[in-house]
Amino acid sequence: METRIEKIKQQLQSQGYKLTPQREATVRVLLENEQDHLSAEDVFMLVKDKAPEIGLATVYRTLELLSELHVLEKMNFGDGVARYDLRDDNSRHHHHHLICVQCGAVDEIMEDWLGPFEERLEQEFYFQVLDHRLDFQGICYRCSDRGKPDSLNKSH
Amino acid sequence: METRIEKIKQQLQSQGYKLTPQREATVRVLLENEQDHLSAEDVFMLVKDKAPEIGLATVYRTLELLSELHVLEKMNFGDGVARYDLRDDNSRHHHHHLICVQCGAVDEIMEDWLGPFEERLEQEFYFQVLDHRLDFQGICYRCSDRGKPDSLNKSH
DNA sequence: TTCCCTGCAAAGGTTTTGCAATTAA
DNA sequence: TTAATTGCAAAACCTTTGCAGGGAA
Repeated sequence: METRIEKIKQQLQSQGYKLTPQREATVRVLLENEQDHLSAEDVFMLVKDKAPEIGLATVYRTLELLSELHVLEKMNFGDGVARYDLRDDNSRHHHHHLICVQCGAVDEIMEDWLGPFEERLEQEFYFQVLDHRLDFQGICYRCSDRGKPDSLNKSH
Repeated sequence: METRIEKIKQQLQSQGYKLTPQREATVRVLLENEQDHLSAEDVFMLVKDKAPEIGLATVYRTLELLSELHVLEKMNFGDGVARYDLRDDNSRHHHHHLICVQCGAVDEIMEDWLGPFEERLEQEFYFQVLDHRLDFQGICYRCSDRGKPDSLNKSH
């Protein structure tokens, strides 16, 4: 945790930005809720416990800045608000998502299934892939009363 | 074209809705720009030629209604506006998209690459797949000065 | 000092809603 | 007839921006 904050601090400083108390509080909220795909409003509510004086605009600016630094992934699941996801700094692409249409849960699959297709895209479609996004909508294990599958614990 | 409108008319009527002139004009615009992923504003501009008196709210309401009937797919590519895509009524899932980060073009891949993964999801992740979404971001053939690949003409 | 950063309030852009009038079935 | 539908304007939302004050190097 601390080392991850330290790393983010360095990323900020290397671009001339500062890790202010507000930014640090925001990052901590994101780290503590890493699985959750929080919206800006969600982050704002949570970060107010740590830094009650913070303004919503600051949260938006921080999330925007961290997205530009590729610390975060800004995402849109179609419910009208942007959501943010901490990025594994070693993985080139984002995770795949399992979105439950019943309870709204979003689980992540940490494997990358798309490598072979990206090769095909370059060769057959003349398309140079920089990133991808793969989401599945359906019914999650909670809503069909099955235990948590091992597969979802693999990488976290 | 006419038979597709007739079919949509029947879908509407079976749920107690009417195919008004405004709705028909909107559907025609969507059919004529099937490859284009139009925003509500785009549709509004185009539909005004056919029905100049139409209001933007009516376009929004029509798009929302058609999405509920699964005639359209409401989609969000992250630029702050919803975009709409006619749905093949015989295909269970949406298309895959190639989104160019340079010129903004969105091409479609008509094949479904994900069947084998969906089986894995049900078995290993206890996730019952209803739909999916696969988008690639990168540089399209136009922006890298290559001809249009045959692969993009396959199914249309 | 100097530049970055903040909170607040105002503005921006997209989408939804209330309402009285109109219209398709 | 009558329930659905429309256009307009206002409202609701999420997000961004302008600005004056504050703070770290």
